[in-house]
Amino acid sequence: MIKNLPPNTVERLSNYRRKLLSYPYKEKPFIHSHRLAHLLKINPAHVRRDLMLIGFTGDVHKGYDIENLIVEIGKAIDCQHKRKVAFIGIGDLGRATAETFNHEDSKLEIAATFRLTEEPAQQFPNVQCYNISKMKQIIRQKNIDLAVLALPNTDVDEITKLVVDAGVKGILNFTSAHLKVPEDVYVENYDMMSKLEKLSYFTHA
Amino acid sequence: MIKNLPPNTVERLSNYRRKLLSYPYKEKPFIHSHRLAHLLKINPAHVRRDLMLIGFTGDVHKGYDIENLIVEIGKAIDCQHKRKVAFIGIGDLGRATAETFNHEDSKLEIAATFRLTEEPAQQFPNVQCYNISKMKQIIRQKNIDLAVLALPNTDVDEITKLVVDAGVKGILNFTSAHLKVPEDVYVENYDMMSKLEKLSYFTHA
DNA sequence: CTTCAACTGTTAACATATTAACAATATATT
DNA sequence: AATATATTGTTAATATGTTAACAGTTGAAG
Repeated sequence: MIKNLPPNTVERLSNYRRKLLSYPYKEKPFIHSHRLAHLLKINPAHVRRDLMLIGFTGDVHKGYDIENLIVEIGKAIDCQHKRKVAFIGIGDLGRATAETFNHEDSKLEIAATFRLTEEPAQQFPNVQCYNISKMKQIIRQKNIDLAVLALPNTDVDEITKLVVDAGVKGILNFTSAHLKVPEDVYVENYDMMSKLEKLSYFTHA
Repeated sequence: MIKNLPPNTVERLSNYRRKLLSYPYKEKPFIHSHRLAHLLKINPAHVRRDLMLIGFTGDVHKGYDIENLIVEIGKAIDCQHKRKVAFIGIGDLGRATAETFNHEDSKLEIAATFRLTEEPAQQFPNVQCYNISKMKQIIRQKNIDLAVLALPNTDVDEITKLVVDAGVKGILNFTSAHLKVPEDVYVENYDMMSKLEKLSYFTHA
């Protein structure tokens, strides 16, 4: 793991890897910066700069060795051990993102899901769904590191507290609430409504 | 509508408004920058700077007049007319975000949803759900401006083309594909997987 | 064997975003 | 009436992010 990478670089590296994993690199083992950039709709300089930051070098003529690059991105951004993710308030968002979630391609693993409502249900293969009342206990037991919060905006504070107390250090927040967390908990907010209003602003006729 | 606001300012203004709308401003009609900042977990200077950019001024002692501020944010970031949004590939993400979507508080309006699968279904009150085959026609007919793309990653290119050809100018992209769109179409990407990997990186033990 | 072309690695320039700092102001307090 | 206090509006400083530019390199073409 390479320390002090800029946040946006980390995010792009993750994207490079995912894109490359679905690239036919068995037949075409090399890729140029401009080609990868084109696939991701970004600037070629960006690609080169990001790879420079993780010390990965390519061949002046052939470009970057894809299989190697995938490995090196892993060394740069993945933790050694698998990291466990909990989906909290699953049900809707969960299924929508289930295809996206790829165990093989990353060190992330869905370890549990939690339901607010009474009836527990199986939503991912091999992942158990618990009632929210068991959350704190299960998170501790399973050593879960990350949480995806996809709740209605009621009880967010209360649930956040439980999650943080149980030891979760990173939260992906799909609620429109602004979470109260200690300094050392990293929150990534996503509020669809403000993204839409931003879209509206920047596309006005 | 105030031109040339920075993207992040637009997004924050949207957040200020939403937060203020749920604030008891009938009883407490004024708010200080640090109070609003605290509610949103941001820096007070940010609030003041953003409001400066839209020319809104507060009272040195009382702070900002909330009801006024809500109106002025609207003048700064809303279009005059209602903007219509289509959800494409609804079903899962749709319900998860349905509570978030607030017609009253913004100029946005869900005008249609589209299903990839055969059976159409009613998911939002007063919003019809169409089969994807009718998409282009309906988007044109209803003058839809914005689209939320929440599909599995198959057929994304094809569907994007339909959406763009029909005249949509802004796309909120929840797929992990990188959309091929003309210059004048604004795309806002959200890829959960790379956000999670970013979380993982920044919270490593 | 020389020239050409294309790409990488890197730096420098530029753009955007965030935050600290503080003068100006206005109320409350003594 | 003078002082203290707290807040705004604004500027300046800093940090982060993006992109242009180009020297250096290496294979291919003539």
